[in-house]
Amino acid sequence: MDNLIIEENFNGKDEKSLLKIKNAMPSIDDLYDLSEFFKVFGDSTRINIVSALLNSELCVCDIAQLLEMGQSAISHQLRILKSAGLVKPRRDGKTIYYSLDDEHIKLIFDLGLEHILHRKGAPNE
Amino acid sequence: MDNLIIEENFNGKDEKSLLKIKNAMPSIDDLYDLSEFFKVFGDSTRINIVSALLNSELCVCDIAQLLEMGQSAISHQLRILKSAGLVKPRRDGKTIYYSLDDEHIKLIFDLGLEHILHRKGAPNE
DNA sequence: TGAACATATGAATAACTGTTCATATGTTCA
DNA sequence: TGAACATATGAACAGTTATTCATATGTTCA
Repeated sequence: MDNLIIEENFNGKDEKSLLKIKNAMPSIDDLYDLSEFFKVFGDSTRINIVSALLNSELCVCDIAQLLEMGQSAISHQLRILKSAGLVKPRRDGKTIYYSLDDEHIKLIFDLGLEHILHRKGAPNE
Repeated sequence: MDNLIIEENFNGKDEKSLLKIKNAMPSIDDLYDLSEFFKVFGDSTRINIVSALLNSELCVCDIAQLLEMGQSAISHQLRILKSAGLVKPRRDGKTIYYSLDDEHIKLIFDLGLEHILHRKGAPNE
């Protein structure tokens, strides 16, 4: 079809085998969304926020005080977490409390933590 | 101790409660490592590579052909994946085959995929 | 040994991202 | 209503990152 950037293979698998693998993969769009989803976890501030919210809802100023960061920075990050579907807000008067939005979140967090702690015990390189 | 950037709380939880929450959280270092770990998943190219390797090992040029990207770009990303402990290389003559390094990886990948597919079915905003 | 191939790597660049600052929005209560 | 508080938001800046290009390293085989 198109041989624009595609580099030819002399060794490695033949084109038919590669096509088979490609067809078994999730769609380009889903993989993109997946990377965007993980990207949200891939920031120190945001993972701290998620960690803080694992056991209790918290308001913005509590999170800011907990992480010793400015209110604005936390608010910006909460917006990203919210639009990614990781947290949801609940208004109570002036205060807005945030909590985790999905039970998947804790599972993924714990699995990742388990991985890095396991790796820390026996580092590879 | 230090009241440099810390913003005072009038509403929200008292300092003792916040300290309790803080003590229940993983260490700063572990959370940083965790965010760095997730950051590796948070790139479209790398998540594509991981996805391609879920069922079979592949050499660099196979991956490049599969993703229709340059060999150099793939190689750079494989280095990141390798030093994060996600993939490991196996040399066979000129060719170097990469495969997933840890059974956690597939679990985390699948859990994330499940999340975004579930979310896609019933989007929140 | 040297040609051909597979992969790795360093430098450069363009695009992206997180924090800060200033300020706006929204709520409560006297 | 207006002061005080809680949160959100836009612009700007600094730091980071992914890709490309050129080239180096390492392997095979004639």
